Amino acid sequence: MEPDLERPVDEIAPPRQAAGSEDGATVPTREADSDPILVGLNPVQREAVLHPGGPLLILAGAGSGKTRVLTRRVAHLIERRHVRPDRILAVTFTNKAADEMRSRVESLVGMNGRGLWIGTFHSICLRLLRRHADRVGFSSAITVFDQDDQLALLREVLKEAGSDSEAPRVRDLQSLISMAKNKLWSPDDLADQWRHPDRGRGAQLYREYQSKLRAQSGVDFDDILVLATRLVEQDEQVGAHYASLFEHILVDEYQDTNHVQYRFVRRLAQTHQNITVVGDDDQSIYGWRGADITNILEFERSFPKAHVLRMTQNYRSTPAILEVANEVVKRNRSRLEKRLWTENPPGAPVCLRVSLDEEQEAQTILRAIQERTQRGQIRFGDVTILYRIHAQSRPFEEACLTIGVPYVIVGGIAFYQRREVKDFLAYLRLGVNPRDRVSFRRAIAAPRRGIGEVSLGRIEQVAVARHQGHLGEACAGLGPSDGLRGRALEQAIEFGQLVLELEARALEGPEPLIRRVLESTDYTGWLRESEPATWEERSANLTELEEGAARFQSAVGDAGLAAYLDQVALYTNLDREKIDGDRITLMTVHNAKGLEFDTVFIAGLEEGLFPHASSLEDPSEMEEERRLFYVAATRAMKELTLSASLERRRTNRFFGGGLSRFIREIPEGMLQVDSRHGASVSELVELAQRWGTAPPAWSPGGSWQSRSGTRPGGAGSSGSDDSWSAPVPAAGRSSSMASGRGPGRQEELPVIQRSTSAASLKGRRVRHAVFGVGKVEDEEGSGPQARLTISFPGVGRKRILARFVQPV
DNA sequence: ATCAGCGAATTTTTT
DNA sequence: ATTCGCTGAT
Repeated sequence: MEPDLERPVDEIAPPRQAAGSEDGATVPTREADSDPILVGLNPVQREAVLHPGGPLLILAGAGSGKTRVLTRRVAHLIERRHVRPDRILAVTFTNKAADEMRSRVESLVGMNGRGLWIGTFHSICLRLLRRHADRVGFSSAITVFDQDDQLALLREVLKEAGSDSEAPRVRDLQSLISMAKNKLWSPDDLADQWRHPDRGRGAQLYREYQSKLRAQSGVDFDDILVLATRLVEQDEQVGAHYASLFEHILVDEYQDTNHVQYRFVRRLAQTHQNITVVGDDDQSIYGWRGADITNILEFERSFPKAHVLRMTQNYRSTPAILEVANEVVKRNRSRLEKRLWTENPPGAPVCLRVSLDEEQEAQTILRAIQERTQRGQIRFGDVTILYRIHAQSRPFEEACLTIGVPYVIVGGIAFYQRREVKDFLAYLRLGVNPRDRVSFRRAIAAPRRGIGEVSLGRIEQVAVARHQGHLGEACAGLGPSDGLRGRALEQAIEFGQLVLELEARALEGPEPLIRRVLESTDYTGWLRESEPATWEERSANLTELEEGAARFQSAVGDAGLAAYLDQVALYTNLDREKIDGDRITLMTVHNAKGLEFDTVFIAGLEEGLFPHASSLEDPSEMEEERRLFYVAATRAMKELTLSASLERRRTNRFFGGGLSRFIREIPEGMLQVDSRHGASVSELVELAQRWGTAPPAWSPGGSWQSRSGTRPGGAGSSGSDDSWSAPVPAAGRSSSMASGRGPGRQEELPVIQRSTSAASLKGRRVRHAVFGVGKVEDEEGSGPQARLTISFPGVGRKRILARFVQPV
């Protein structure tokens, strides 16, 4: 499995064959114009590619060609400097980015790139863990627990800890544990170091979670990084091996790395110090996940002789787009001063559209897209609609269907997270790791086998007492004295035999086993009865799962079940989704990072939505929202449209946050307002000032938001790294552990004054800021949430929230 | 003991 | 819209 570990690395001769016909161009300079590796690069880019060695920080603004530089550098190392590809490690943030890089390197060096280590942190780390499982205290049966599995386990932990009204919510516990792991804290460390009244309890829950997880041979996403880092930092032999193996390390999106990831690459770069990182502090948008922006800000301190290059020329966007993006992001205080510039032609002005509600917003945008394509000005495939949260996708999806625009939604409910798919993966996981209790509980209940909580508990006891935790053996070997009777006993035994069979056949790979489970459980028949509405779609998903498994097997060969499960655990929908075909793309801004489109719409630019409500009170979170806007805007190559709705419906509540501050931060002259609503920018700004300063109607209550005032990087910490020091807002949010349910937040907020909202309006003339004066024809409901039907001369009939109009 | 059925509550972003 | 959790029927 690990041939390299045995031989001294230096002994491995570089089996280089002459690359191309260029003879000995080891010092590529003047030949650059004809050299495919250097052609078309500007001086800074070229310097980055040719950088001889030592730490290199490339500050690469949006659209400045960073992927290009990275891939060319890899190609250069292989072709000109004759570095063996398997001694180059390139780490990216998403699998998609990794695939992209691999194929671009391949197009430059062809088969000479074979053996390159390219992957996400998680996939690389998991690879190391599997190779050295024994050294980190695992048998080979490592099972990756995704977020759902993790939640299931945490619920168990909380339940066993007793139902205390002060108990943290599962999500809060989850982010607390994640925060701890990101700092490489054990439960004991948490108890010692976490400056929080509930640290003892938090530590105890963390400890229990961890022991349950380990008992099942499980690792969660954070563990993958933590354990791999511990492996290379603390296991002298393994650490030294990889540190000398990797002559060159390249890290993409460095601004999004967290502390653990930093420690991981720091160790691996220790021997050769040839580390190239590329990043842009303005595009750091994963602070909530523990990304530590100081990694990039302090790179020069971490790697003392670091060389720094700045790539500020943007090749992607028009000046108009860049200006808008810059106007917003430049208000951030903690950023490296920089200004992107471009030689691209001016292009169209950035557009602003304000709609009445989210349906109108979706329709206006889609009609605009439709028109433009019909005139042949754009292709669907060149368009994306970006939004802050997934929930915004629905009106767009509906509008696409009505108007007839082909679309693809990226992300959302990931394929591998669908219930039916997870059910099947649970069976497969048991085949690899029969101690996986979370999968066991899932699989044995799908289809229902008449085995409830009590029986499950007994089986688990039997497994521990008689079968070293092996749940399949436990089930198969159940006897009449184990507390299960009749049908439940029969079913459990049958289930156990199935698990044993899967285990025995694990090497056959996923596809035949999926089929086996399908037929032996009659899962589809069960679906048809229990889910008459959706069973067809769900079983289609299972067919797709089967096909995907078959593809995997033919692509990877006989890699077996474990490799397949790793792949599906770390490969999200995002990576699977191929953005091709002539369709528009709908996705969150986070999903759009690293992509570019001719035409971009940013939807839902309203206070409380974008910027999101959860960031309104925390300056550092607000800065992250601003960077998020920056990322969104800089996806656009030619055209950018900003869009907002005056109100939108969320679940059953109405929400009207007013125009996003980001829009208000852009000088009026830089925006062209869509004139069809007859409002000018200043009118809209006025609107925003009237409404936008008020908190959104559904501003979250204290129950699931931090209200304690603890804040990452806040004043509280004294000296050592013992409080919420790193920007780890995810954990900051968990403070409801201490504050309990905060005071009713909504009551504290200033009430939006609407003199009109209480009075009956029927028949009266009212003024609306966008539509002007109209007559009220009908009224539904009462109070500020009342909906009025108003007919506006020249506009038509509109249904509007009462609080948005004033009597004339 | 199990599970279907109902009402209530829940949504930021993801490897 | 979906999921969670409780309740009453089997």
